[in-house]
Amino acid sequence: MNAVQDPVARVEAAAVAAVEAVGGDAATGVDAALKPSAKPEFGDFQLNAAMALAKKLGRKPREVAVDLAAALMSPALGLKGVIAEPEIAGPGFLNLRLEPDALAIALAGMDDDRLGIEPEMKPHGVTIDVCGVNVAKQMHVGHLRSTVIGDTVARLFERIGRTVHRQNHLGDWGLPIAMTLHSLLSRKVDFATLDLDTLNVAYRDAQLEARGDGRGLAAAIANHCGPHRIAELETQEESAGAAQTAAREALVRLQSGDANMVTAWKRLIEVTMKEVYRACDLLGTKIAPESERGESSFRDELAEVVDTFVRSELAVEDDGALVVRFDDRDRPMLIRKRDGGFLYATTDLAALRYRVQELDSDEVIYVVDARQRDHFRDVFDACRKIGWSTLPDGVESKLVHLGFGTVLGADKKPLKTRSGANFKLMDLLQAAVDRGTEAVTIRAAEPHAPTHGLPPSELAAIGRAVGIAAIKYADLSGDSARDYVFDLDRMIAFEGDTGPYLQYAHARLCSLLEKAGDEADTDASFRIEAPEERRLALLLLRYPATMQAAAHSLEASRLCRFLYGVATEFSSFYSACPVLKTEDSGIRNARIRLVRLTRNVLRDGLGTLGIGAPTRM
RNA sequence: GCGAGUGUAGCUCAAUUGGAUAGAGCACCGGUCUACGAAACCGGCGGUUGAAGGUUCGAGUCCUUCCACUCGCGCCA
Repeated sequence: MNAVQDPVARVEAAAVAAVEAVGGDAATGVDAALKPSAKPEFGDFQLNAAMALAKKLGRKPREVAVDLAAALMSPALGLKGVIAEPEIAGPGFLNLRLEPDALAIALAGMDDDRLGIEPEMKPHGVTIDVCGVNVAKQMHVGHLRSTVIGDTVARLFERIGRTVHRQNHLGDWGLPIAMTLHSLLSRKVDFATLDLDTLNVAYRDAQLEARGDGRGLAAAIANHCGPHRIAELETQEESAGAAQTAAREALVRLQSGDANMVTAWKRLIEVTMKEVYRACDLLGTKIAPESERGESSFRDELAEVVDTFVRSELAVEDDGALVVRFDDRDRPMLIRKRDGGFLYATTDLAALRYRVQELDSDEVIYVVDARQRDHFRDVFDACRKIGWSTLPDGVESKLVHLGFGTVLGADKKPLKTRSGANFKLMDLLQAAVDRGTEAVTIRAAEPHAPTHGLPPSELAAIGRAVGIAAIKYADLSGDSARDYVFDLDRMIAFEGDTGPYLQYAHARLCSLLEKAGDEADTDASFRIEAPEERRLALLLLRYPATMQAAAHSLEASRLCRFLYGVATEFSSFYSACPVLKTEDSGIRNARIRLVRLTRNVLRDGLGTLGIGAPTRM
């Protein structure tokens, strides 16, 4: 978009100039930005600077507003013909309205391949931690969030021209994995026919076996339980100890490269990831084997990481363990256990250094459960203290934990794998696809439906897109930080503020354009006359700014809200303004052009969210 | 105990980061198709923004004190 020609940019620049002219020195720090009007009757944009300026100048807000309006329309700024005479309202709001021609020019300005979004030229990339799966564990609904939100944030950055590295930090190392391996090997399970469900059971059993319930024992004694109960708990403690010893031995064999162990371990990863990629493919996320960089890939760096902290005197011994302390809080971060073993935080430090330095990122984003807030705060602060967050050219990498809320059960308690009532991610996706296919098939049976007569395979593909759209949009459209109660019916609803609603608007747009065919004049000028056209047009103009804001704030929900608005305004336009049935060919062609731009924005926006946009449904 | 997060319509969420009469969807009640696609549109019902103070032209948003719920807090990942 050319800043000289673009009418909105000209008004924005003029607003800044006018505020300076009226305020002089007092203008510094006063927000001269144009805001979209709260209501259509207030105009297109509002300038709220008069109130803030009046306070600093010690004048009446309405008087300042009058001066501001005069300054804005002074011949030097050349806004005559771009906006109508400003109206002053309330305490001193300046309501601005674009002239129809200016609006048409602004629309034409964004009607290009990039839809007005200029690529950001930055020398470094962005790394996004996504997915968060653990080897030998089934993906459950909690993984939906990290996978879908992470992938969409990645798409947002890609859309504004950034290089993005998706990183899947698999939990593929450590005691739990060794325990599972030991459990499988000792039961002589056939690794060739292994599936994830069997693996998951083995993982859970190994965990249960090894969990010593010391607290249970203490409580039993404190509560004067009978000797039988205490003996039972003591036995449990002992066998848990035995299981842990066995697991430790298994881990040692794995670490030392024991061929059988390594083969079995690789098979474990293979079986797990096959399922993970099935889910990722169905979800349409760009998460592939090249994103895989599990905890195990950093295992040889851990000793050196700890060493570096010790040498820099950032890590000190405490009760046998090595800890990093922070000035502003009591809680230290453990990076090495008393027995010499490393911890979660140690691996994360190694991974973070890799992501900033090797992947060359000026921003590293962790899309991980919000409950790990404190952990990431520690890791990030430690990373900054030791200087790993600074790039060779001196740029400080931004480290962000995009913590998403917990998925709760009907009892408002977090869904736990062990609760049994937990929903496997694949079951959820399948339910959505089934419902989508059912809805599409029913509609296709009606003779008038554009999908009537399509082969079942095509209807199934559309149904899949609809069902997945519902799931993804439901997860993306809210504030990601908030917990939500899992509700299958709500997640796969197709009406109202949902993914399929957006798809439906898109399909109607496509249908109009297909029917318009060759008769449409692609170079027709925009003509914005009806109120419905005006509302749609003004909203479309905000697409580039919305995209930038969504990417920079890591809020996919902003893009969702915007696209929902576009779909809604289009639907109103569609029922109020005939397009193909309009006699006047000038108006018809202008409307077709508006339809095309709307279709392009919706298609591009849905693509950025990672939601499919079928041309018929 | 310490730290963090969240409280908005019956339910699920907004509110352009301090702006105009707090808006949408679902649900409920009405009205629109022999069709530029009714997965839609138009209208109605629904609010002491957890509570009380404070800051100012102006507060859901900022400050203080409470209340409720959730999460985290040294050798798991």
